[in-house]
Amino acid sequence: MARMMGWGMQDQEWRKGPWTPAEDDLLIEYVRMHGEGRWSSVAGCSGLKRSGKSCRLRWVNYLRPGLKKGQLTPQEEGIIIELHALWGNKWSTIARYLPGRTDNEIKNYWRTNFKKKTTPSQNQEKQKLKVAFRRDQYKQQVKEMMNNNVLTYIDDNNISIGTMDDAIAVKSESTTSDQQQHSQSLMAQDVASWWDIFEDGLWSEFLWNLGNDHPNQPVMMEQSLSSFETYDPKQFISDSLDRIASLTKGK
DNA sequence: AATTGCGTCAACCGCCTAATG
DNA sequence: GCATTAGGCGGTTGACGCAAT
Repeated sequence: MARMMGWGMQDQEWRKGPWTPAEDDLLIEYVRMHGEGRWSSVAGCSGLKRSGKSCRLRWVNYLRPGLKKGQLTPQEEGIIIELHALWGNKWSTIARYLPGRTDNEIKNYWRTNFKKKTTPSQNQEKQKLKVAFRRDQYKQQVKEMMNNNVLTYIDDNNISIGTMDDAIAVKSESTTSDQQQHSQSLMAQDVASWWDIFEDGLWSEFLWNLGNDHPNQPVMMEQSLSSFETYDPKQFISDSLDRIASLTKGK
């Protein structure tokens, strides 16, 4: 029985299932001509027999430029786990702090790694072990980066490699709030690692002191409670950059 | 070689909210 | 204020590939 799907066409007329390369080409061409948005008009303009919802999802999760392919890096995993401890299943919110990664990807990562027949406390232990292992791996890489005083950062929408001073300069020169947010969120991946080393796990401890009663809620040490209540991720990243900059002065 | 079990991930579904008329 | 539409979000499904048996 046909029913309206909310995006302007009866569901029996839409194609479903995996996208073909030809369909991808049509969608890419549509976005090139008309820009993102107005997904419900894709079918009319391009001849694609896909719902607006399907088109949007395909674009956002697979075709959109700038998407990263391949396995998540240790620092991305760390950010996901730490932010999940703060916000729970707010996948799209978490994804904003991982440029090039989609909410769907993050959701899949979480389900794959941490949602399998384990009790909350087992789950918590598993998270800790996994992150500890990956961090040990990554610390070695970061130490090498530190020896060269090198990190990655956003420079005029390009990913660049340079010194901490370069990154700080780019951050302060970013003109729009979008640019600043983008720059900061990417640098957050480095910050997470740098912070770990410089502060000997203060940030991680703050987030990873999870409780058994409420496994998704961080349990704050008394002295951390006030800072948690006023926690702002953007501010945290900005402050961290400033702090790291001061720590690396004269290095 | 065939079957089974399992992990991964693209895609779908239903619900919600904001915008618009 | 209400109905409709577009877009976004989180939960779930199912096809596929690979490893184990």
